[in-house]
Amino acid sequence: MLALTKKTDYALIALSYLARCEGSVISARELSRLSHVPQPLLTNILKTMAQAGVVVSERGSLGGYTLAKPASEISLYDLLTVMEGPFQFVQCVETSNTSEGTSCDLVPSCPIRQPAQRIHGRLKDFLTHVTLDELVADSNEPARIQMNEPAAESQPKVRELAI
Amino acid sequence: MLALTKKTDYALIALSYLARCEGSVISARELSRLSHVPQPLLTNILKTMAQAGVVVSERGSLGGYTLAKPASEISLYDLLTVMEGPFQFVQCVETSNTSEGTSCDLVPSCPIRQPAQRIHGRLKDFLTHVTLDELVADSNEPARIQMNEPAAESQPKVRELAI
DNA sequence: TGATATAGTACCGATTTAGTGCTATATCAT
DNA sequence: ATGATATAGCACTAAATCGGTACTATATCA
Repeated sequence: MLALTKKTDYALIALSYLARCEGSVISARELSRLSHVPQPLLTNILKTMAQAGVVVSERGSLGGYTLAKPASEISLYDLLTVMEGPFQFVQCVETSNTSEGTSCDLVPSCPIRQPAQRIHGRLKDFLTHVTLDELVADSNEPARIQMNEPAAESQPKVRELAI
Repeated sequence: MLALTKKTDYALIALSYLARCEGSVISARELSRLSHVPQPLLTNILKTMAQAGVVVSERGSLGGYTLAKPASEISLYDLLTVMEGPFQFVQCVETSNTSEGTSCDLVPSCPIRQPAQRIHGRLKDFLTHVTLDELVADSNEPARIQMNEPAAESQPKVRELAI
């Protein structure tokens, strides 16, 4: 587990089409046809993303959606929080909403709080640096970030950002 | 979101106590008292972990649980799969169970399949290299893996494994 | 003015999660 | 032996979340 929800998956797919045709307006109907995601569902997803400013919508008979930013500036972290709410790998992270508290009632005695927060932070960094253009690239070369493949240990390769 | 379940959280906490007292046998009752996790629930979690071979159980009036392996060999990835089932960041990963298929019915036309799998793999690597001893260490220095802190860019520091 | 598009919201069935309970069995101490 | 205390293995339930649908309102173009 630890899965993205299907909605987030579908959102990624839709965004990838928009990124592929960056600049042109594509309707929900068309995106549904391309992605094979049921139109009413995809419509809702697009509405959510429009509301959050990930995509820009245009109404009317020639309307549709466009990326609100270049694909390189839309991160998986952004999309995740838009579609699924605040990122919270562990319970005890502050929800940044003032006075929200922490939702985990055993914080005061929790023995793994600090290390858990650190891991949370690393994961957030990772998600922040995965951008839409990496998801559009079909090539085997990741767009910006490079990680070791489990098997291949022979990589004297330059990394732009090693997460 | 993209959160660990509470059960996984609780499992981590319990494991951290076992790691802290590596070698000694601790009962579910005692672990519950230490962690403030309700005993019946923690008991179930421990049973799951025992079944999966993460901890070793001993029955009888002096029974309890011990780590099955050194803390450095128990990864977050292991624990996650034990507590929540197969890791599946995106729908389209093969579930490794032969002939299981892929559970995502729009694979044939999915435009982000390859990149998504790559990200899945990197995340899996990350989780694999986060080990229990890192969660036990209270120090600010992660045990083995080092990632850049978001703000601090000035790190000519040696990394054992940069994920 | 009609066709086509998005906006907003409400709703529901299915699944997952969190947590409890019960019975059986193993071990130790007396 | 036997009682106390421990885990093993189920089965079960309430609550939350997820996936998906539907309906009404509004904007734009031809």
